Amino acid sequence: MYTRAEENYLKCIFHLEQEHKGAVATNAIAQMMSTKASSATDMIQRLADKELVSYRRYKGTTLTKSGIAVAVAVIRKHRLWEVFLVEKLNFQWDEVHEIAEQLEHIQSEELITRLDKFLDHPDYDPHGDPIPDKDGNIKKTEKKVLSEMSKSQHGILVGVRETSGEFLQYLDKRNIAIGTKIKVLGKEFFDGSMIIQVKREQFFISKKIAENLYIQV
Amino acid sequence: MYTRAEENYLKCIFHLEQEHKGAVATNAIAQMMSTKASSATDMIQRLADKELVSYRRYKGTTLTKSGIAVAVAVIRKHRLWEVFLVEKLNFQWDEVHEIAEQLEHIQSEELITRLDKFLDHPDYDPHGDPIPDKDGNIKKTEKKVLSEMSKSQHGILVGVRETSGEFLQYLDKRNIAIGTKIKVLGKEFFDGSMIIQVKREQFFISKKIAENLYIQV
DNA sequence: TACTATTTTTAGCTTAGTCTAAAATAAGTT
DNA sequence: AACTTATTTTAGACTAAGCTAAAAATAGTA
Ligand SMILES: [Mn+2]
Ligand SMILES: [Mn+2]
Ligand SMILES: [Mn+2]
Ligand SMILES: [Mn+2]
Repeated sequence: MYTRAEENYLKCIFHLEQEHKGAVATNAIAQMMSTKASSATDMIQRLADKELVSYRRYKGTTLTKSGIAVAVAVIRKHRLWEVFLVEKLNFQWDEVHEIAEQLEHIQSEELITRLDKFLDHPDYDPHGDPIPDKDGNIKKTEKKVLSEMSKSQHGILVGVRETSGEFLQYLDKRNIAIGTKIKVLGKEFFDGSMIIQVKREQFFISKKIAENLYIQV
Repeated sequence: MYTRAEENYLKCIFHLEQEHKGAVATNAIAQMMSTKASSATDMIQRLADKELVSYRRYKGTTLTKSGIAVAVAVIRKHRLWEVFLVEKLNFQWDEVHEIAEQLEHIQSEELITRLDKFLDHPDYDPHGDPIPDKDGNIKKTEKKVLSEMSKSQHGILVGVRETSGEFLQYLDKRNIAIGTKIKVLGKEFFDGSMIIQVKREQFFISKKIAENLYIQV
């Protein structure tokens, strides 16, 4: 099928396209892939040859139908493996990303079908991200970023934007997890910082933290 | 650490060294790796540079201490994953080899430690092969090849040499599995074929089959 | 508009791993 | 011992994927 590098690039382009809606800049891809723009251009051109992306020099890149299919299949595998690692092997949610990054490239339809069944067809991964189904459909959930909520609004945490270890450990330390109820007690206009209520406790959080928490109201 | 190709070559050399006791011929490696002798030579020389094998031109290859360590670690991972696939995901024993061939290269100490625990520290893989422990020790079991047994001797099947789908399916069809009791009812000197008793049934088997069944008497 | 800065692409080089064809060595046979 | 065959190694070429440095295109600004 496709190489590890091709799969990783396609996944990366998919995520960037979701975020910014529209053609993705070569630099953005290079940055997310931790590589140089020249390397990214090179790979983009190969992906274009294989009709996995459509690409016009200097104008940016978008995934084609088949590019999306590959990307979504990899994302499905990644998230299913993350569920396995947390649910079955008792990893913490901040420890699974690196390993899933490798496992997502294992080639076997049957393996994923059986893994999905073994895990009882989970809908979300440990970070609250939806798991695409076999046909690539992704459940769209209504959610907003905590930083966009206003005083006295409340909701439950349904996902995180960042998945770095540091960020997830920050949340662990404050007992904030997927499913936790969060209420905005105060919001500072100057820097976007907030005071929030989590269970019986109140915390001060910076705008940067608030921007990385997805809330369902 | 090491590349996929390096790991596969080391594993291959390990198996060949076990079988024939002594330096391994370049052609044997090339054949087992399904590649050309020139490619094998190339890789052997790279492995020698890294002191994973000791190699003298035209004389053959043997693993060094550190080469053995790498090979055994990969074999441990391969066999643990095979147990997972059969025990947890309900694969048949003839379906797991290909997938384990990929999974064995996932890099994470912690993952294997936890997988081993999750599987309740199995001693053998689905084909009866021993699983090396964390320190690389392999349990040596007393076993002989069925073809070397004589009339009226009996024992139980503890392993298979071949692990190809065709061979394992042949055994399935005759209800021969790890743990099955087998008795030699007759043996033909001319071609080494045998009549064996398995449960209530008797079978004719060729020498080639008998050579691939390991029996504990 | 013209100049400058940023982004993107091209050109050329590197490494891992493969191949074919040819050369070198070892083994087998009169 | 000399010749023939088989095995192994070398030489040279290829692809995927990366890099640096230079060129080209685009965007921003005076
Ligand atoms: Mn990956
Ligand atoms: Mn995730
Ligand atoms: Mn392998
Ligand atoms: Mn096995």
